[in-house]
Amino acid sequence: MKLTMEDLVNYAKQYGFIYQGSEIYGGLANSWDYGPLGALLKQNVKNMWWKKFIQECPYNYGLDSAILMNPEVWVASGHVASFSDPLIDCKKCKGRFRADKLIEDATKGEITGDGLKNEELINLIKEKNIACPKCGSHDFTDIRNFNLLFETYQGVTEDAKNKIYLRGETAQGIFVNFKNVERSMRAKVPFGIGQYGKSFRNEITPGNFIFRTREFEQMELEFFCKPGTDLEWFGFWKNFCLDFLKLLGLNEENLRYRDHAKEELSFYSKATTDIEYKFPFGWGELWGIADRTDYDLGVHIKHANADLRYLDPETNEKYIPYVIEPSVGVDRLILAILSNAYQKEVVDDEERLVLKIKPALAPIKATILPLVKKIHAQKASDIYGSLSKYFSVSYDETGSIGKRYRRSDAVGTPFTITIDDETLNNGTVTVRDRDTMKQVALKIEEVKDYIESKIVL
RNA sequence: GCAGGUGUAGUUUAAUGGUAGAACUAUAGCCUUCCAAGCUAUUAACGUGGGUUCGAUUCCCAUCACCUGCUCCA
Repeated sequence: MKLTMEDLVNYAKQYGFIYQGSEIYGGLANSWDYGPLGALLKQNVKNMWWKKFIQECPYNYGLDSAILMNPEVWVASGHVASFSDPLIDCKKCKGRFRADKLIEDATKGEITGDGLKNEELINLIKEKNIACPKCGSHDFTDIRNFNLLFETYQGVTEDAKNKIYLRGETAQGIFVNFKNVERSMRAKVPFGIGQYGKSFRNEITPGNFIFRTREFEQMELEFFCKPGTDLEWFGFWKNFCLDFLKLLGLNEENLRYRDHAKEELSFYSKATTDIEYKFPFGWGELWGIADRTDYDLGVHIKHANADLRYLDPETNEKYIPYVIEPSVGVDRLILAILSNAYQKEVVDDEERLVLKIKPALAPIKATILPLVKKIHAQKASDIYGSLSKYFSVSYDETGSIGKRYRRSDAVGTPFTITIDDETLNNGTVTVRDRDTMKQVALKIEEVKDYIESKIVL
């Protein structure tokens, strides 16, 4: 069976993981909402990242910075400048060009489009009878300015002076707090600051379900180290991230590194490696690990006129730390986890839909099943009450016991707890494992520890 | 943004210029003491807006959304 994106979209909808955004209004392009189970899964993924990258990692600190920032941040970072290109399309061959470059190239540099308004650029193209370099036609669209950043306004009036941006990455919130964290946590380089949160990018072409959306969630670590040690740390984090993905249960054969070639590198980056995952639609970037050198702190030092240099306490030397940035999108990680875990198994000639997800990530850890509703429901609901204090459990008394097993398999619940006469007589329940389908009899009071021991990663 | 395709219950689908039939799912009841059993009942759909027409889910136009490809992704 080949899993398609359509299967995945339907599955996610049917079982309460992901719904189309604003669905009853006909939707909003590329917006998706996480349903009850999706929200739990997402929480688990983020918690796991936090646990491995912050809690268990002695170098790193957590942060939760604001989405709205002083717009100068984005001027300094280069986001405002690098994405105000005037773009123009050829209607014939669909080629896309920067209007100013088009004029420059066509006139062999005689006329530069720099600083001209869009109307002036359009007029020049008409005046000079500039043709499409690809197909030679003269049929262009209007010029559109393309900026990746979402704009909004702070304050009640839509005054241009109050124009601010929704953050295009969480990283800048970390850079502007570099000194704060260093001081208040008495942090010594090398150290990292990590956070997860929403970011917004006005992508030209989003798509592939939740793989690329305009609103998305990132988990980013900015790791500050001494210049010269950066490549070492770059390698360290590359391995660390890959190990993390394996720990989450992603199949190794669906993962690969892809190093960026020199000419592909961003202007600020010395080296970049993507960890790619083989999605149902093909290989796609999951995690970007970049050596950003001293670019980010450097531009903020200049632009904000703030001294963000680090004073090495041992050598008394001041330097701008280099930054290694492993940055991963939560939503595409969830897409990878779902497509990795979605399986149809044949058991005794019956097809079983089972989400083979790590118990630590499973939205629901256990579901409580009274074998016969009339007889066992009360006891079952007592057990539900006591276990729900510790982890998320669900309760299902509808339909045959087999049907209820299948329902819980389909959403990846690792354990089912069945309450029967034995439970009433001697206090034991049957705990059944999703993957092995093996059953064990446990005392009620042992169940919590048993499950907790299996959901730690 | 471009090109092509698709759009009927939650899902998969049938038929039709006279407002839709099913399967699975779901819910309730009967039955049932451990892997989608059975019986009964019930909820539930023509993406949206125009046009043509006496009448449109069906034909036409627009729009929205999704899929595939291209383009794009500091």
